[in-house]
Amino acid sequence: MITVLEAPTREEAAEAVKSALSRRRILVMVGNCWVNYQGRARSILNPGERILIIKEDGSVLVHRPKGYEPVNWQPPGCIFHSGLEGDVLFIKAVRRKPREILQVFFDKIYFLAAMSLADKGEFSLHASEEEMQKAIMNQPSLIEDGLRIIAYEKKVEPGFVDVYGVDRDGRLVVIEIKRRTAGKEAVLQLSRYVDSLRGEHGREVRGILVAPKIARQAHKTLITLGLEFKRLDPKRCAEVLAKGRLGSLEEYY
Amino acid sequence: MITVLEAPTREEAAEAVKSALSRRRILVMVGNCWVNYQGRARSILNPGERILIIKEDGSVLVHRPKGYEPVNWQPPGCIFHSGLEGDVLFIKAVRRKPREILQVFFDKIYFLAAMSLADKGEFSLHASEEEMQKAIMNQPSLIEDGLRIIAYEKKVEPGFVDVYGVDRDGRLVVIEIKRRTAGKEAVLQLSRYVDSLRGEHGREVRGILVAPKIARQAHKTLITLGLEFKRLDPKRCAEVLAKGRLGSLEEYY
DNA sequence: GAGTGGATTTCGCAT
DNA sequence: ATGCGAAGTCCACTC
Repeated sequence: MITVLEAPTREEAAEAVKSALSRRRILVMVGNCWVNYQGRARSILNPGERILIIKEDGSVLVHRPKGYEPVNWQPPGCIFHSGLEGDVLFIKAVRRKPREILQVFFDKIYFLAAMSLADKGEFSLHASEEEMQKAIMNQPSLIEDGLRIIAYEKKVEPGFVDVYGVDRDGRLVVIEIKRRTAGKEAVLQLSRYVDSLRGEHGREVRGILVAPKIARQAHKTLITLGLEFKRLDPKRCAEVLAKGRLGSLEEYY
Repeated sequence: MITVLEAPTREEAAEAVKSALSRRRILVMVGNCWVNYQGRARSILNPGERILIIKEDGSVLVHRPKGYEPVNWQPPGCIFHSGLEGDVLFIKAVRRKPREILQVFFDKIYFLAAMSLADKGEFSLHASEEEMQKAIMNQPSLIEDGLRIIAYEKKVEPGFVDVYGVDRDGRLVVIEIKRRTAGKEAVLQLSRYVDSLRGEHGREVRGILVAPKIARQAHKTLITLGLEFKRLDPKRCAEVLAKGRLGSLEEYY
């Protein structure tokens, strides 16, 4: 299932690379290389020891010995060319739309592995903004008592409002949700929505920013603009959802 | 320099992992695993065959056979615990601030490599937004004839203006630069800057959005708000800079 | 340390 | 296909 070559010659490596790419196997390679990229931007990476990964879907990663992010990459869907050019093994990954070219050149290959991996395991992620929205729909009292939800993702002029409702006194309420510290941007976005709805309805509209935290300066702006902030943790929302019998937004209607 | 184990036993693998982590070597591992993450959010990844990479700086990547992005990860600076728990090899990566825990469990290890890589190669990236700004400073006629640049990144109320100048008729000009298709967000940002400066100076202010392209709806908003759009490619800017003798913004003043 | 904006962002969803 | 906003975004830089 896995073919491993330790310290292969360039010829052996070239052969293994060609074979792996044509059979759409995953390729992991370690060696001394340099990299050129040209597309939306351009970059040059001078020689050094790195890890190259090419996946079966045609995505490419070049990883340096440090850092979470690849130094160079190519998203899925690349077409590959490879071979020997003198003493150098080159791999060229071409992407259409946008047109981008990544070229990797190896002069030393310490190690090469080609493999097919079977991965059907489900992945589930919790505590996203969508989950916060669901929780509020499910239990509007998370924001305040007497709040009734009218719509979610309502279209208003500048874009979409996360949640839209009426408070106990019959005033319109616009809710903007952020799953982490809300900044200036979120405040201004909410402000736009509120302004737009005020113009549209001509009656009082409250804007509530819902987030686990708000930046100090953003809070000042918020107050100036006559908006409100309601603290709410994604974790708390996850708990509400876990206890509620309502699983999805779709079921709500 | 590289230690490779093909199809090691769990005991051998556990030993190699412990050794690699303690000696801060890079670890590349392929096998059947499942993953839990808990921190800013929570996630569960059910069993499947994946590639695990742990770098010398304590960053972690779990890659599925497809996709450019890791399914789970941990940024640099993690502290590790590993060992055998029954028939399972576990690796636990803990990050402080924010507190996050990633746990990977292997029941089959197909392959394991531990290594130290030397990488001093310089990385250079071209055609960023900053380069577009430089090009405009260098050659304001890229925007329009008669434009004089007064300042860049001038502080105005909502934030920073990219470039700030005076046109041939003496009107203030605010320029917002985007290196790719400008969206609604860029238009609104520019609008805020223009409004702010109008209030401050009380005289006519032009707002120009500079980008290779503008979204259709964003363009409508732009027109409504009385702003302007000027098409400009990052590539074109790169050419201008290549020909110009001006290397950096600092030299401009 | 918090706040702000960019990214070769990528990704997914809705138009 | 295009547009738009979220992301466990990460990262770098400023205040």
